[in-house]
Amino acid sequence: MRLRHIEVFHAVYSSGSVTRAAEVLNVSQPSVSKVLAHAEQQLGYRLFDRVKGKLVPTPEANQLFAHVDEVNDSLDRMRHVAENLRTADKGRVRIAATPAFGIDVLPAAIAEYREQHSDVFFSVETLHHGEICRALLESRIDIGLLFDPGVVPGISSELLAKGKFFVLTPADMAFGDKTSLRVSDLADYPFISLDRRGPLGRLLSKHIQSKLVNLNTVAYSETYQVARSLVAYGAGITITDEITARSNGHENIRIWPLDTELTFRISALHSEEAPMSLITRSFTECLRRHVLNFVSSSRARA
Amino acid sequence: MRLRHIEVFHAVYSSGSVTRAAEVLNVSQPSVSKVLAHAEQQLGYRLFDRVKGKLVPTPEANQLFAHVDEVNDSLDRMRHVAENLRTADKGRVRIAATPAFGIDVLPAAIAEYREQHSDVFFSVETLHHGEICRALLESRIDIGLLFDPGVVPGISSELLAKGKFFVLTPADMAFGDKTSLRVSDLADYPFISLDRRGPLGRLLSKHIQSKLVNLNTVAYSETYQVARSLVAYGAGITITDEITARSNGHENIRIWPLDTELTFRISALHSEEAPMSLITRSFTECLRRHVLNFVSSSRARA
DNA sequence: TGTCCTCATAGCTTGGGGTTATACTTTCGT
DNA sequence: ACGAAAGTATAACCCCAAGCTATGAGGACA
Repeated sequence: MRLRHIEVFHAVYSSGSVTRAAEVLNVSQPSVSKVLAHAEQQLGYRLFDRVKGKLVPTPEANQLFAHVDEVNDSLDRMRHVAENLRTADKGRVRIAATPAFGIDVLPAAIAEYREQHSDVFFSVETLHHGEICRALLESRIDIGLLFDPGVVPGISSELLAKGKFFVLTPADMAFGDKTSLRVSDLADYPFISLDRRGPLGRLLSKHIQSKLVNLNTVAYSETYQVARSLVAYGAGITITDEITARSNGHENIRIWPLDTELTFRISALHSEEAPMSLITRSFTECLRRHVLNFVSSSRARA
Repeated sequence: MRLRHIEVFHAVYSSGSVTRAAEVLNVSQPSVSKVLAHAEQQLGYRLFDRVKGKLVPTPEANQLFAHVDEVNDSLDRMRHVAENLRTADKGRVRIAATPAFGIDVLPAAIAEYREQHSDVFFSVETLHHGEICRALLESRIDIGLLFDPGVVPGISSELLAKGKFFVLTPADMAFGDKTSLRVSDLADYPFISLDRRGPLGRLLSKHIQSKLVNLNTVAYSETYQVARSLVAYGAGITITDEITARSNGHENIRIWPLDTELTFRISALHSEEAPMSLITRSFTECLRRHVLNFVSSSRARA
């Protein structure tokens, strides 16, 4: 089975017809017809029964497809990697971070770094956890910046800082004369919960469960900034990390320290396959300073 | 990157030279040289530096190779499946079982089945747990027969019978006037332990640990029949399943019921992808009868 | 310096996979 | 009932990727 056979079989099986497969593959219908026939001849069995002029997959085709699909997937990944290696450039740092870092930390770090290294270009995107790991494994980015990454094979993580959690409420809200809050203080208010798919969401929901507090959750958000904005618009209160809590925009938010030992980690991720360039290395250090600065200054204020 | 590029790059990278790659691929050296050059030209970067007439992989090649290797693996698997589908035959049942079943259960079942269906052919092999699952996923076999399979995606398991464990000792051994034994009775004797890689080994070692008994293990065996033979030759005593315990050969073995509620399961595995043929279906039922017969008759004797 | 090893180049052949044109079959609408 | 539409297969042609042999070119080493 040649590569072309695999591609054609995949397209025909997926689209259900030779004609549509030809459109998908951007070739003529007879070409697909011929390649498919050739594949069947080489395999020694039919992949489709020609019934009433249409194609119906044989049981063999059904079984084979699962494996052909896998091959296609791994081919796709490989081609991505090959392409990303082509456009690699030693004077460029490609970064992906969760949205929380995109507002202040990352811009500040890049701006400072470029003061000293004006010849270095940056590309930045905000992705969620899983996508950052995929992008690293495909060499699409050089650095990933996120909260509490799990261990992922092929990716090395470097702890930049630890941070604490804060409660966000509308600015005019008060809890008696308290200046810091516990989870149990929040029970009566509409609560915006971080989605359990994210690392902080998982951390927090476990913590809240362990405190046996039942919060009145009115919304889930995977993006911490969205949760913060919801607070600003009066939709409720939430708990987030320091970075999100202190970020610019929306003045009418009040930040309360959360009285708990629970901390999260901020880590820089790199691909273990790709040799780290000097620039990537030094920018990671710059990033560490800025993250620490952001976190420790908020601690000072807290 | 065409398939040929992938194959050639993989061969050159693995073998370290164009010449050896050509030998591996069974083509001429210039052909490999040209295809490799073409691949590099299409990719837009060198995969190997030509230094002193030899090839040295570039960092790009090092990164790419991991992914190319994956593609090769999935291709291999797919080709195996394609080949196994080609030689599939509705009049044949292909079975893999752990060695324990190969002595009596499987031969008895096949013999009986063939009395009624003399046109059905069988192919049998004995493999260990992981290999049976792989063979099923590649459609190399129709039925897997083994002890306590874990849950494997893509494979359905059908419980045929439950069985108990037995102690095997040399025939002339006695434990006072006891007729059944506990784990703690075995503490003083040289013990042949089932390897923890196998399902029964795991089950037993957990059980023994939970009883806080420290056995004097003198050997590990992954194959239960080997453990049984070791007992026959006087190397020690062991605990095995009923099937192995009752199998033919080595008369000078005594079988003792083990006084415990611990049971194992005997299951038939099928691929979820492959539609089960009528013959496969009916032979599985035949297998169930024989397994049950073997287990219940041994219970009756016990 | 000659021999051996390795990779690259040149020139030739083959066949897989592309094209267009066309025929065949089934379904569907008037 | 018949023509149009939709789908697949066949025929005749073209091109280039990838195979081959023969040979050149650069290092390593006795």
